[in-house]
Amino acid sequence: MNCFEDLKWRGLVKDISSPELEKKLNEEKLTFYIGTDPTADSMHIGHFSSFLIATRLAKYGHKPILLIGGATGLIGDPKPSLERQMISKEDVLKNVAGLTKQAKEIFGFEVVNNYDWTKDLSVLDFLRDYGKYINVNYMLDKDIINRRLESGITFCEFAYTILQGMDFVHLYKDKGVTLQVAGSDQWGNITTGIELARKKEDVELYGMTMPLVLDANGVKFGKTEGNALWLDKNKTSSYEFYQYLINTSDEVVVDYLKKLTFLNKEEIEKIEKEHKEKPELRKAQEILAQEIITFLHGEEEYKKAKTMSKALFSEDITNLSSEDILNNFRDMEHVIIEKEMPLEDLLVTGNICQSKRESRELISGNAISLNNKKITDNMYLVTKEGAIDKKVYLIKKGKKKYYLGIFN
RNA sequence: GGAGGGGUAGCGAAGUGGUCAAACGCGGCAGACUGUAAAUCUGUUCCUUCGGGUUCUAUGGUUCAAAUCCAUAUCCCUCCA
Repeated sequence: MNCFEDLKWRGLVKDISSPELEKKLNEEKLTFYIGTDPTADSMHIGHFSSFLIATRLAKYGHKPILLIGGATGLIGDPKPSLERQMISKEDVLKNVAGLTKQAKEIFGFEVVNNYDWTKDLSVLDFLRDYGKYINVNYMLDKDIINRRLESGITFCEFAYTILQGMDFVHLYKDKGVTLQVAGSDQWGNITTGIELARKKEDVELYGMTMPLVLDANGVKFGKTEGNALWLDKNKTSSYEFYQYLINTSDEVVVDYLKKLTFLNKEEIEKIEKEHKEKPELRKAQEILAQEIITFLHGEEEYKKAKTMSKALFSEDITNLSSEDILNNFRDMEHVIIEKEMPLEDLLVTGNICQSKRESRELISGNAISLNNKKITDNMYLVTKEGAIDKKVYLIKKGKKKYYLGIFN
């Protein structure tokens, strides 16, 4: 299987700017870039799913450059319905540093920052050197802008696409970049760059987008319980990652294996077959978790996450000593219990619940267990005596969320 | 600059003086079922010392009573210049 066929088979090709790209990907070694704006100080799993294509292309001999948008992040690309809240310059700087470090660690590619070539550009030069090449009518036709005409869009965000187009042209001149890859929502910005390059440099650049990775309900991959899954393992533990992945629904797990792992066609088809026969074993989900966590955090972390999950979900934890628990579940969110108190208060102090009302709702609704025992009395006193080795409580909220309560 | 229309909970959206802590939908959380799945069904979704307290862009005002009426500010949309 050649490069393009491989990408196609995995469902990673949505749009390509020209049919020639297929041949180029198969026969030439291209330098390409993929970018992200620094909206947070760590990448999340959405970045992972799209940046992985860079690693994939690199395996076929193409040269990846990761762009962190220190300049474009100051503007913000138009979201579907709302104007973005601007991020302060200090935050952008901080985020750029975080992402750059992470991108190098996880993906190991060259990282560039578009602030470097944008910061000294004057408004007049911007308008003359770039603005003159792009027709407003052309911009209005772009979906990313068009869908905002109803709700309103400021000039700031309107101009974003040109900034991104400038990056493409700059990287072409500076680094010989001829291809930009991105998620499908970036199509409009990619084509602006291609247009600029054609007009300004008289050269044909290429763009390719991949579909957003969605779950069975059409929700973006990685959206869970309101918290993002961060790639920084200090922000999201390997255990949390494992839990997210092991719960992948049957309908999409094979698709995820294709898109998010480096397993080849034969391997995936074999897993698919087994998975269809015995979905309840969740073998495919297990492999997915293994592949992704190993790639991101390393094998040690994967094993830890797996051991921890196994202990929590398929073994009787009441046999464990407090030491075992503290060792195995070190990454788990925990509450330091300063003094004995009713359960409803503990849940609030530990940030397990937002309010006492919620705390009571959960307790009386059978949703809270202490050391695997359901507690339904709001005023149940959490005492030292009741703790494992007079030290630790394993607090379970709902079916899957665990917290440690540790006596001081 | 002018004319008009708007700003309601995480989001969308009803409500146009008291029966409003605010319908409904989505989302979130939880329960049942299960495979730590999906689908489905059920409950719940401002805070509370359970007396009550604080909400409908903001600040003042009218009224026994305001999300609802008035004034000013502010932000957004549409059209005109």
